[in-house]
Amino acid sequence: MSVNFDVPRQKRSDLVADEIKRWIVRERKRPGDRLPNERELMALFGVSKGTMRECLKSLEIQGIIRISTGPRGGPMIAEVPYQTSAELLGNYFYFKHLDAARLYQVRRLLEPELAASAVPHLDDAALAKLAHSIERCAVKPSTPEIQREQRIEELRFHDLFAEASPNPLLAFNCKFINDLLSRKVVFKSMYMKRQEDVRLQNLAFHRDIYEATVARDAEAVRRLMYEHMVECEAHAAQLDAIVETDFLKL
Amino acid sequence: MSVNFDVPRQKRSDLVADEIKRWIVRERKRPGDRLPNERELMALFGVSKGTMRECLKSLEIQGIIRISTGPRGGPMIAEVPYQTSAELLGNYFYFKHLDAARLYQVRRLLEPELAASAVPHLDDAALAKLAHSIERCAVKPSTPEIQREQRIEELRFHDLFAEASPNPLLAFNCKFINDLLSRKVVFKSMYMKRQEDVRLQNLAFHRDIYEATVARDAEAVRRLMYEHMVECEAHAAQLDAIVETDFLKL
DNA sequence: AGATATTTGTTCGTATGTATT
DNA sequence: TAATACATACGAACAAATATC
Repeated sequence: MSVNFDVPRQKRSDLVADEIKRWIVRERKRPGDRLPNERELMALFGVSKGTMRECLKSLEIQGIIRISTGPRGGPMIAEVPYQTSAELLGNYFYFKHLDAARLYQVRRLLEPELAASAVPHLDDAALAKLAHSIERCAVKPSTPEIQREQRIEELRFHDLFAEASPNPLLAFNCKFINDLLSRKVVFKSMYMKRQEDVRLQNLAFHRDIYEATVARDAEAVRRLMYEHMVECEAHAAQLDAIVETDFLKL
Repeated sequence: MSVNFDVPRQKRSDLVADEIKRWIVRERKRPGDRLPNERELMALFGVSKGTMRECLKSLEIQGIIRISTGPRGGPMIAEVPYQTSAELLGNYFYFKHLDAARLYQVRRLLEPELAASAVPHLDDAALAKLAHSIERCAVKPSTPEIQREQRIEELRFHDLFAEASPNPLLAFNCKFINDLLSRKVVFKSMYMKRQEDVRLQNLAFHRDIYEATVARDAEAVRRLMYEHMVECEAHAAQLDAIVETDFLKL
């Protein structure tokens, strides 16, 4: 467990961080396993405190470790949280033009597959959450604030399928798109009146999708979700022109 | 441009990093614009050198800034490179089970759309690269090493469509899947003989797709790419069972 | 090509904050 | 409460890299 510093083309802290990553892979470390503490790591890699701190900072930002203070503290292997990865990926799109039309170009392809694949895996608790989500969107909103919350709740309905999906790549992509859309919705609701007919249309689709899910009819869910996406895409264009993209983390 | 340290629930370096991100958004900073140098930032935020270095390290890992030494050096706003985001997202999937079947579940949905949407945007240079890629896969491989290179080149063929796509989200997803697949291919080629008929089948599809692209027939490209994916998916199962997922960066 | 100024990169020593026992 | 084991933060000095003259 030592690093060759003879040709330090990269920074020391980066070399050490890569070495620790390889160590995690090699030793088959799992989330919850602990790394040696700062002082021991300094000795192991022969670097100073400042360098090791930069190195640990790097791993922490990547979400690979979490650091806590106090006895039994120190760096610990972590499973990268969805939120962390979503924020990091959000940075990539900051300088790109990602309008609602392009989001929906991907979303309408993935959501039907996601929903269909999740159908066999939604347990009673998840079904109850779906029903609850529908309920919250079933009442006519009395304030703009409630309107906004309902719109977020509609996206949350879709997230529930993602969380039940057996395919982590499919799930991540759909949740990420929902995150981007939800930020657009938040901004939009500050400027535009929500059309009541859009709410009712979404509500009807969500109810149909829920019924087909309870019946475990995956193909019906796929078809309904596809129709739902086509309708959403139609009035998604209004989402843009107002909002700028922004860093996810705020 | 100052931070409230009274209730330091987060670490100072994280607070300062978030503040700098907000500053970048607020001031509409673009890639290439420069941040104040280390010394000035220390003074601006009233933190020590070590803390500011951790903060800059964080932004550098996220890909938001690049730092260089020497006169006219210092931290500079950067457009997050694809490679950086792909590595960071790769970390997310390290502890998840992402087999070839699940990769293809997404890939077969996205690649036809990607290719069709890229057709109008492929210029002569890109078409030449497509032709060149096909050529390199057209000869019977004489060594396992060449076999491996051909397989990577096949994935490169698809990347060329991604690079021409007007949809950055679609493009990122497809390239990322190709990256994950290419690592599986590398490992696989160490253990299994490549079937010659798979090479010939891929070659035939790539030629047809190329012809349809030259003819600017987006719908034909979409259909051919879909058939291509269905065939690939059929013999993709062999890819797994051997390779473990790994951190992307190595 | 070489010297120099500028800027980051690294180290050490020390002090403080925080959570566990 | 006190002792302990950690991370967190500061400051000064020195090393290394690089653009410019």
